[in-house]
Formats: sequence, structure tokens, C-alpha cells
Amino acid sequence: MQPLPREYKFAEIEAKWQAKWEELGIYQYDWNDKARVPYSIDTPPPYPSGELHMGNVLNWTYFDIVARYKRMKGYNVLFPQGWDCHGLGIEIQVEKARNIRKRDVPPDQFRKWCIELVEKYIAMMKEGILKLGCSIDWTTEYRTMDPDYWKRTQLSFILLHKKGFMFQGTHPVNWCPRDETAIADAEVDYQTREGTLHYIRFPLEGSNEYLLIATTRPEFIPACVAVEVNPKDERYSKYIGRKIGVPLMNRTVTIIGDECVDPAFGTGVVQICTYGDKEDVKTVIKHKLPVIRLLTENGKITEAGCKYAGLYINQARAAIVQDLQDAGLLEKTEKITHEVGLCDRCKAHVEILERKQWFMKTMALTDAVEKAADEIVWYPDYMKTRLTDWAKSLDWDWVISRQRLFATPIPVWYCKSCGELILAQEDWVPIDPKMEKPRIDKCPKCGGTDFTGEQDVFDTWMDSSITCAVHAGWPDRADWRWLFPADIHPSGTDIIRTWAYYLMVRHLALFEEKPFKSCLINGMVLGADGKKMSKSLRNYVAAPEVLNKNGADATRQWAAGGGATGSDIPYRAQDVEYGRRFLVKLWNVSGFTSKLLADYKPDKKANIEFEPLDKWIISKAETLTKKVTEAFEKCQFNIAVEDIRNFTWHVFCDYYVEAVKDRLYNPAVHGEAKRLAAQYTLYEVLYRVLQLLAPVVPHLTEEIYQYMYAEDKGFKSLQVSAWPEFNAALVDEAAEKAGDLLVAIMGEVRHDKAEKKMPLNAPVKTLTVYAGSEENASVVRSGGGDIAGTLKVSNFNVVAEKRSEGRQVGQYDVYLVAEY
RNA sequence: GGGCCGGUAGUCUAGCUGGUUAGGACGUCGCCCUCACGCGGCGAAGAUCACCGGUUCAAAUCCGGUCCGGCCCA
Repeated sequence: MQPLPREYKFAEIEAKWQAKWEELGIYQYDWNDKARVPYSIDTPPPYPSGELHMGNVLNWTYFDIVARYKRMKGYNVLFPQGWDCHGLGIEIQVEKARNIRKRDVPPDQFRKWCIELVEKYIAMMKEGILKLGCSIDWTTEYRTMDPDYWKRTQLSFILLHKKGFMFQGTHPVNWCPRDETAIADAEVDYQTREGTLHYIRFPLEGSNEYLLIATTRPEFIPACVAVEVNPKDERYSKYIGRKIGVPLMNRTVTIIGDECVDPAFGTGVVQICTYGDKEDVKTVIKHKLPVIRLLTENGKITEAGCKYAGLYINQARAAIVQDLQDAGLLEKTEKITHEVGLCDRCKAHVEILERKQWFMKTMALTDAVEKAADEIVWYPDYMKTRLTDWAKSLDWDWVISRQRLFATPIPVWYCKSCGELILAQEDWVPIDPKMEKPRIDKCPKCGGTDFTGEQDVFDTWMDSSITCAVHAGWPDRADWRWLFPADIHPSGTDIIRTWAYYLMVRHLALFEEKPFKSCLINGMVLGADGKKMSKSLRNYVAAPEVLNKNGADATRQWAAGGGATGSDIPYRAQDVEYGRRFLVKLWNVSGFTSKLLADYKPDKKANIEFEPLDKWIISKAETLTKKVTEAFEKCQFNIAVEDIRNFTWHVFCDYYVEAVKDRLYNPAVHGEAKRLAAQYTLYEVLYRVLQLLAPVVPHLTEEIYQYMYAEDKGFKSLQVSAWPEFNAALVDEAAEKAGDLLVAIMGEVRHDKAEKKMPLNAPVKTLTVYAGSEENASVVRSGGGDIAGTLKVSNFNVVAEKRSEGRQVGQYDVYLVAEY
């Protein structure tokens, strides 16, 4: 036992232990250990976007607590760390930083710049994660942009292709004309914008009548393939089946009926264009309408647009509106607000384009996803419905091809003479078909020898949605199933529909097994103003700033205790400061305890005489252990943190330590055996607090452990000490009740002194307690030593009879009179 | 329009498998320089638990409805 230094220097302590833990290698997963039960965390590889933000802090703190807790519980914990590098976000940032468009430079050069930027960002984020004190096994670190990783993405594609899950199709897809790539539903950001509703006359064939249609997108008139009305709408039902002229276009289309038309919107007559919006896509499929490809990949009008060909969408709209007006076909316009789809990376207006794309058959897996979701434990449980509702609401299969540069290549070629698809063999990967030829002599279909490599690349989610298998060692390790499914997958409320969903479909399709056994959801971090934290709202706080100012242990308490798991939590500086104050308190009480225990030998337990308050706190510590363990098991970090803090601060520091000072200072009065009991209790209860706190506050608890306990307990780190098992035999309800009464009496005398504006250490000449019953009287007498010692009472009288004189002790039928 | 969540003291938040003097934090106001800690100690004030109805001996907690807010989606 060594006494603690006086000052608590968190920066020093935290840096020291972060280095030391790494040196000790205690966070390394033991790949050869088949005796201990493994526990694998499916760390979501973050997208390196710059410095760590408070959202990352919340997320990483949650699963680091789980990792540390499970390690103490004796599991062989796998806590890997990867980086999800590819994506449009990085491409756009490189373009902006270098003021170029990606097509302006050779693809290799562009890729190189992307890698440089990603590496810079990884370094920044990694520094933050290290400062937070995460117990990551860094020997597992990987980057999805490395060929060794995209080998896995490609292999999974080949296997899924062979199983029939991958197909090419000319389907309408969400398309970003600015980035010139297909994007998934999940990447479309819907926003309310002001738009113009145009009322346009469509002439009925064979009459002088016309129908007035309302549209926000007149530029799609050249792609009009039908006009639609609601068959229940008496104004128009009679026209169903008739032909109607398309304004400015020398052709007619048929008027069709469908109940999905809202008679109250606009005029109740709508044009169906390929493709003005997602509704058009549904209608085209349902009524088997033709498709007119109006837009090019960069958002210009095609030849199908006749005289408007070559114009950008906006230019075409202006020209068409002008022409309609000149022709007298534009009856009126009005402003409306409506939802528009924007590319969530660049905010350009998303169009719908028909283009050959690769898809994964995900809709066919919806039942399997639902079943798997039922088998998974969700923290909190209601998050399950977010996933299943999303899965059930999907209309389209997942578009997995992208027209980008910084991504994993799709490992296929096409025969130049017959167009036959050549799929890479499993042992060819990693391979880039843009750079390499397929490893065959000739086309198996036509014998041709010339091939073109696939130019498209994979959606970034194709990389990151196989992590559960990859972390387990797939496909390199024969025993990867040992770690699969992952024990826990952490996710945020905002990415359940992407990350959790894609993980589900990929692993279910590949391995017919759910990817993870439990799913831990974190909410969003809000600014102090209660709004979602963002730089533009100026309520943004950078994680390194918080960590440098308050240290990791205080910051982690904020993350763990800021709110219930899954709910959004606001970042407020004062909450982190409360965490820091708690640490100072713990440090001080530990230092004080270490002095009181200077002559204490833990192994010498002979001749101990427990007082009621010793039994009281030992029992309470045991009850606390049960509560905290249950809370950690259910990922209720806030409950665990609050219970430990309150016990430490208010039960241990404010009452127990105060109550035993006199026993420790004056063994001549109380006896050596009772002094030893206090020392034993201080020693064990503080150790228990340190252990329970270790997953949340790893650095400070380790520092205290090393000074006070390492020599005796023998673990090289508190982090690998055995989690305290709840021992029902140590719970003593009678002792807790008795102690509560004794503590209440001491509290009541404090109240009395406070009211009389006396210092708390003022001596009491006579203290008379009217216990109200013989039972209470014997309790009060049994704790009389500690009470008299703590309150400096010269004459302590306990009267069993009931008498309402003086102050009532709390809610008890006990009264006391103090004379000074 | 749909799904999910929330509405608890000036502020943030816990509790919500029904019975607690509704817990904690920040802030506010007193008092105490008590031999670990003023980043402390002891106290105090502050909540008709959004609203309306129902179930029940009993509801912040369960049910129905209304209003408001958030996230995600259409």
C-alpha cells in the first residue's frame, strides 16, 4: 500500500495508462484461446471525415464500456478497429481542395489524392480515439481502401453472384447529375423547398376541349408517356382510354385511370413522365408504359427532347415554359412548397435515370431480415421496429454500382465481341478489371479474346457491410465461425436503415446467418441548445477540445450518464465538469483512505469486530454490485454510472468515512478490533467501487489500484481483475435497516447544528435519543460508539420509550434532544 | 401522409413490467474556513410528472384521444 500523491493530474495519468496498457498488451484478442468464451464487438469502421466529434465519443464510449466490462467478466474480447475509406464524401473534398473535377486528371492520380486525404483524417480520428482511452486491439487495424480489404468485398460479390443475388438490370435509379453516379435510396436527402406549379393545357384528341394538368416539372413534357386521372373522379373518369396531345410535342398519349391520383392535388390530372419522380416509376411498371430517356448522365436533355436537346434541366424548363406561354398553353402558375430529393453528399437535385446498374436482390430477403431481427437483442428494444419497418417499406432492390473513382472495383469484364459477362474467379481477387485482363484465354461463349473491364465500382456500403464476417477472420481463417455472428453491433439511430440493414442482407445472403446477436443503439449528440450538433448551427464542440480540457474519464462519464441508451443526449460543459468533480472527490477519498490504511495488512484478518455501520456499507456495496452488474448487462450505462457515483459520494464519503474517523483515530477508546474492522471495510468497499467504475473510468481507477491494491490483489491491471460476483450472503437487510437509522440520527444532529448555525464539529454535551421501541433502542445502542465519536458527544443516552420531544429523526418514530 | 421516440422544478435528465416523501445534475438561496477534498461540507426553496377521458382500492407509470416537439422515411 502506497499513499497517493496529493494532486490529481488527469492528463498525466491518462497518457501514462494509455501507453502502459498498450505495452502490457491486455487488449489483444487471443486467437488461439479456445477455452475462454469469446466476445466480439463489431466496431463500425468510421468514415474518416476529419477530427473526432462528440457523436463518435458517445458511440465509442458505449462499446468501450462493454468491452472493458466483458473483459473483466472473463471473456476473450475482440475489439477491432477499421476505417471505412471509400466514398463520394472524400471525392468531393478532394475536388474542392484542388479545385478540379475528378474527370480532369488521370484516375490513378485522383485515387492517390483521395488516399492522402483519408490518411490524414485517419490520423486525426485515431488520435481522438486513443485519447478517449478505448481498449482497442490495434493489431486488428484495417482500411477498406487497401487491396487486402477489397479482396473481401470482391470475394463476397463473386459468391453472391454465384448464389444468384447479384444482377444487372436497366432499372430506374436515383441519380446525382452533379456527381454523375447512381445513389441508393438511403443517400437521398428529402427537403422542403418552394417550387412552381404550372397549369398546362393538354388538348384532347378529336375535339376542341383540353384537360388542365398541374405539374412542378414542365421540363419533363417531352418524356410524357401518359396522362392519369382518378377513376372515381367524376370530372374526368369519362376521358379514361381517350388519346390526348402532348403540348409542344407532335404526339399523343393515352389517358389512364389509377386510384393513387389525388383528385385534390392541382387539377386532379397528372402527367406521367419517365421519370419525373418515384411515383412515375411505379405507374410505368404497373401500366406497362414505354420509357423515354430524357436525361443524360450529367443532367442534360437527350435527343428525345427534340429542340431542347443539349440543354441542362433548368435551361430546358425555362425554354419549355416560354414556349408553352407563347403557344397559349400555360394557363397559370402558382407557388407551392414540396419535397425534393437532394444528393446527401453534394445537395444537387436527384433525378431518376434508367441506366444499366448492378443490383443486389435485397427485397427477397425481407422476411429473413425480420426473422433475424427477432432473434437479436436490441438495446433499447424498440429500435428493432426501426429496422423492420424500413426493410418492409423498401420499393427497390439495392443498387450497388456507382460511377465513381475512389472505391472497390467490381470484378467483372465483358467480351468485346459477344458481350458475355466474365466474372472473376475467387482466387483472382483483389483485382482491378480496369487495369488487368481476365485470366482466361478466350471468351467461353464466342471464343473472343478481347475484353473490357467493368468501369463501375461498388457502393461504399458494400465494403462496410461485411464487417461481422471480416472481423471474425473470414475468409482467411478456417475457424472464423468461432467469432461469428458478432456478439454486439453498435449503431446510431440515424444509420439503422443503412449500416444495420446492409449488414443483415449481406450476411444473411452469404452465410444464411444473422450477422450479430445484439445491437446497441446510441442517440445523436445535441448541442447545448437542444438542437442536433452541427457546425452551421454554431453549437458544435470538437471532441479533442473536450478531451484536452476535461480528460477522458470525465468525458466518458458524460457519454455514459448523459441519458438513457438510445436517446439523444445534449452536450453541456457543466455535465462534463460534474464528471471531473466526481473524479477529484474519488481521488481525494482514496488518498485519505490510503493514509488511514498505512498500517493495514489485508491478509491479517484476525480479531475483527464489526460495528453495525461496517455491516451496513458492506451489504450496501453488495446490493450496488448487483444493480450495477444488471445495468451493464442491459447496456443501461446511465443507471450504472448514477448508482456508483451516488454510492461513492454520498454513502461512502459523506457517511461511512465520516463515521469511522473516530474509531480509526482513537483505538484506545473503541478497541483495536473495531479499528481493524473499519480498515478492512474501507479497504474492501473502496476496491469494490474502483472495480465497478473501471469500465467507465478506466484511467483513474487504474492509477488508484496500482498505488493501493496491486501489491495485494496481484492483477497487472485492474482492467483484467475479475468482475465482482454478487454474493447474496453478504446482503444483510437487518444491517442495512439498522445502519439507515444510525445514519439518520447523525443526519438529524447535523440538521440541528445547521439550524443553530453551529460548526459541524461542535461538541455535544448530551445527546438523548428516544428510540420509540426496544428494538430501535438496541440498534441505536449498538451503533453508539460511532455516533458518539463522530458527533463528539460526551453523554449519550438512549431511551427505549416513545416520546415526541425535540427533533424527529426523518420519518422514524425516533426523537432526539441535543444539548451543547 | 407513414414509422419510431419524447413532452417530469429556471435548465438538462432518471424513473414509466402501477403503490417511491417523484431520484440525480446544473443553476438559485442560506449556513459551515469540521484535522481528504471550497473542483468541498451541511441545509433550503423549486414539479398540479403536456392536456382530456378511461381502467384500478391505487397511474408520471397501463389504455384511448388531443395538442406540441424531435428523428427517420414517403
